[in-house]
Amino acid sequence: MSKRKNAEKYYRIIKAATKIFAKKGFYQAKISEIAREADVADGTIYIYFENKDDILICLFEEQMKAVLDNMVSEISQEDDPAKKLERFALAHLKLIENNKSMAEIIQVEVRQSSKFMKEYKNEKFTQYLDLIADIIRQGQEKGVFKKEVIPGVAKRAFFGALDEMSRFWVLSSRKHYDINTAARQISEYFLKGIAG
Amino acid sequence: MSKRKNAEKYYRIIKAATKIFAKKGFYQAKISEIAREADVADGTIYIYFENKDDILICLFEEQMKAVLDNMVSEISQEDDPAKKLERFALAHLKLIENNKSMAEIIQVEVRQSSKFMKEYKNEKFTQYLDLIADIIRQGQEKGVFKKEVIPGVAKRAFFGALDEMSRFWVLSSRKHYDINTAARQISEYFLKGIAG
DNA sequence: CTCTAATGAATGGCTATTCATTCACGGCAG
DNA sequence: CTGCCGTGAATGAATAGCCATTCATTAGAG
Repeated sequence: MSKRKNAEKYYRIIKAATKIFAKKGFYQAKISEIAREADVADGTIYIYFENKDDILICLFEEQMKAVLDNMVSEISQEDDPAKKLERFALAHLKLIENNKSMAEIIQVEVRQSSKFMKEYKNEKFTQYLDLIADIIRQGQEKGVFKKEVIPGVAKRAFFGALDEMSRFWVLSSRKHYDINTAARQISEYFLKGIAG
Repeated sequence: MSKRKNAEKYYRIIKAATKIFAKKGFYQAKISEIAREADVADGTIYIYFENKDDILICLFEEQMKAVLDNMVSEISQEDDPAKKLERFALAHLKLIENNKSMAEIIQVEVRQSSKFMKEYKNEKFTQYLDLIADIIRQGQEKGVFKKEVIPGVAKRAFFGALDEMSRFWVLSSRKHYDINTAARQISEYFLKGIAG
């Protein structure tokens, strides 16, 4: 409802919050700072959001919607499950690279216990992980992936590998490995293994 | 210095803080709660620790020291690099299982931006990751792992896979997969790949 | 007695949130 | 055309509650 007021301002606040949360962390970020960054009054924020937590939740939902759509369209461009995984890896890392602030928030803040990931059931994130599980199941049906692989475990292993790589990028200022190299390495390990 | 006062009390506070931080999260946890849990007065905590942040740092350092030692001894019991990795995976997941509270703090709190992982250079964690890199290098020297694998990327991929699996366990109450199965699956993917 | 550890009530600083007030705009009557 | 309202958005100073940290005081060991 309140969101209807002025969409431009709503997004301006989201954008400002993304920046401040990423820089200071959720609890260190002051509403007044976000307000200043968004160039609105402190009170204005409460016209668009219920409270500080709500800003974080909206911000996350808003971004995940875009991320999810983007990834769906990315992987639909490949037919081969192995290729799909490789593309997932590359797209994921690129996304992180192009949205450092957002990535930092997801990496660090949204994993904050109580409010997020625990009482707040994170459906969008689950859906994102399930894109991987689906690819794996397809591969198994086509007979190109081992049947003993458990999609529920493998999806986490694959995502975790990518995620740890991005944490490294996000938290350390300089980037040590080329994004294409990293994506190829990771999907290669996952598909063929490091032994041989 | 202050730690010399009464080691038993020091550890009692660490233990209490571990429990409270895990339950409420760092910022939500009150000193008075930790004090109550440790059965000391609020002020007593400031005899043993500089401030709230210091509790978290000490707690982390203290635990990582133990974790690191334990893992070193675990992997030294195998000779084959592939077996070492498998043992790493199992030991890591077991550790998480046996120290849910600690795991939760590492998972969620220690990744908090500013104070931790950024200005506080986390040496112990780096060393932990480097155990994996060393195993991989050994394997490459022995000719059992592919030479094109980049240890710096692979260590993160492997750790990330395990870590995501534990996040799942830590954050969801019920555990879906057996720990041995998960450890075997993950090291299997990493060594042989899912394709085939 | 002395000296140190322990206590916990009081302090002080901080900031999320509120709300009385201002402002801007568009419709409407005269 | 003009001036007057009514409405709801925006403002930001003031509030209110929280909680880390301090420190004057007490307790206890030797």
